[in-house]
Amino acid sequence: MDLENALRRARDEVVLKEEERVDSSGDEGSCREEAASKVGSKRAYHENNDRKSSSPKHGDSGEQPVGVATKKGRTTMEADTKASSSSQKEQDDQLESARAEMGEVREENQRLKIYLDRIIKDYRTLQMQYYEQEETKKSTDTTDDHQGIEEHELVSLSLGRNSSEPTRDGKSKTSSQGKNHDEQAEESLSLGLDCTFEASKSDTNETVPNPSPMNSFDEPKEEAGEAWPPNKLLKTMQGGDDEVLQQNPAKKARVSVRARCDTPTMNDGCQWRKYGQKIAKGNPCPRAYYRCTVASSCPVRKQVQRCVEDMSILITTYEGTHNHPLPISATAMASTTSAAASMLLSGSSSSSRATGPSTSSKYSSTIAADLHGLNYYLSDNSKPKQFYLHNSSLSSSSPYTTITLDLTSNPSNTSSHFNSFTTSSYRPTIQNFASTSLNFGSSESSNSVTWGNGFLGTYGISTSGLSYNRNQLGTLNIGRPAMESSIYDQSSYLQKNNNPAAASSQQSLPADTIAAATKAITADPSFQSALAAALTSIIGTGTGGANLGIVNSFVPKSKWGPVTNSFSSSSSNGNPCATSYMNNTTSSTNSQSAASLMAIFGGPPSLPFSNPTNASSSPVDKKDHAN
DNA sequence: CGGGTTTGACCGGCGC
DNA sequence: GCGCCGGTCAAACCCG
Repeated sequence: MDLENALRRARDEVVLKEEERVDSSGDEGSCREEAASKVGSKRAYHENNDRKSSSPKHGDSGEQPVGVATKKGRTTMEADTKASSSSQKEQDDQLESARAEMGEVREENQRLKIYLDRIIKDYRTLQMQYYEQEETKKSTDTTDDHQGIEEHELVSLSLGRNSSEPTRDGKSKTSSQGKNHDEQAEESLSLGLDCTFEASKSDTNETVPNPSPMNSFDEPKEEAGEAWPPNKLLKTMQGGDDEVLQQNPAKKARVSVRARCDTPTMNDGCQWRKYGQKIAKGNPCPRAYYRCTVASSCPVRKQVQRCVEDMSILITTYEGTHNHPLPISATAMASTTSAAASMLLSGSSSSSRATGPSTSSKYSSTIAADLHGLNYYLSDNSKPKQFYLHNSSLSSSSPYTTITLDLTSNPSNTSSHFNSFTTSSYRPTIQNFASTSLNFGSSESSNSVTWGNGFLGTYGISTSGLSYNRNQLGTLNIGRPAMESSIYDQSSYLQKNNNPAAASSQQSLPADTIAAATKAITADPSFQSALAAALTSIIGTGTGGANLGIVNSFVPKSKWGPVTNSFSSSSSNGNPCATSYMNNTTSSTNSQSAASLMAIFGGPPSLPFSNPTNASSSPVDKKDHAN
């Protein structure tokens, strides 16, 4: 229910902001009443406000003007005592103007209230839909070995928050603190990467049956095992389960994330166990193989490798679909990749293969994402903006369809598209700073809106000519304070990346934008997924430590760090891709990028797992000390 | 001692 | 068929 809390806070802020404006326009007495009722219900405020506007002299009759009384207030008082005709008119004019102003403010407030209520309503609707789908799934699903964990996994899809406490008292914020792991699991989400990839992808069948990311929530189990692991592995992993394996492993989706990261891996919130490491051809940096260990049978793998061209760039490739609930902290990445992958599928089904020299894979479509958010571009024919896997982590004969989310801002490989965005027609949005804003925008949209402190990056999906164009979205930037890493009080990263842009003022949301976004979100499940990820990042953590407890509550009480260290061994072996190397070379030069990245993907100074306990025991720290 | 990591061996696919 | 290569396994090792 953090979304509701956040929205409520936003609404309250709007209300308070309006109060301030009204305050400045005079009417001291009513202002006092408002101040008294500020903490109370919003309705009380509006009653006061209505009273003010309907009888602006109400406060004058009973209240003496204080020294700081405004000009209007004084003139009103004077109007009551002295009555020269000229001053009377002037006062009347002022009164009228004051009334008009208050009326406008009131209207604006009502509008904002309506918008926020609408958002909340939509959120609840989505939540209900998710519940229903979960119920349906549970009724049809066969039992799996994570039943215990998933027993209470019903959680808001949209925002990755436990919806068991929909009250407005905000208790849910801290209710999860100190819970044990099972209880934490109740607040988990089940998100996947692949959506319907396996089912939809085949060499012979190009039709992609509606790659809805919701499927990643709906059918995590069935598809998951088919996604990636070879049959052999699956047999061992699933034991006696004679589940029919997918015969056609042809085209599977991979989501490759390029991100600046000075730590061995990005913290995506999941638990990973390293099961192998290889020196891949063409890259001196070892490629590490990780397996998701949140659930023993989870088929999700990830590969982590440094970019050969820029050691500060970490390339993480995800494959498979989680068949278990995910910690909230992991939903951001999971849903992001899910959305990206589903876009990939949409694109690959409707457009040609990659048009550029992306990976050498003949199947590769390249989707790039901008740093400071996730600006996905599908490498559509008409939009040659794309970013490439510089490190060919994929075999030339790879049957994988790969999406590349390029979260780097390295001009050498991204043509500084972050900056290009600020000036291009893609999004004329103010993007002074990297943050984890959400930007769902069509390429031609110009009605971007900033909701935040102005230090916005983008977390968006540019739908250049592909599947999302149909949504005709406006651009919605939902910003948040950029400095999540400020809570990593035990992380050296903090000092390196401490960012002053942490104020969390919130501004109003224009109606059309919200309406458009809401419409799009409800219309397209992929957006729901991506939005869930973004909002989880934004709202779930945007208020600084307010929600930290929830996030931290998801940290398993095991010794699991956010992610395991894959390059430490390389470090000890003198590999130039070692962690120590990265620390020395990148942390200071990419602080902003890294900060925003970490904010999005929860890098090792990552929010979700940065509680002191984990920080001190995390493998990263361990390795850092070792180094 | 349990769990995670390391690392050489192994396997399978692919190209020549 | 052979070699290359990516991916995985699993015993040894490490660490708290």
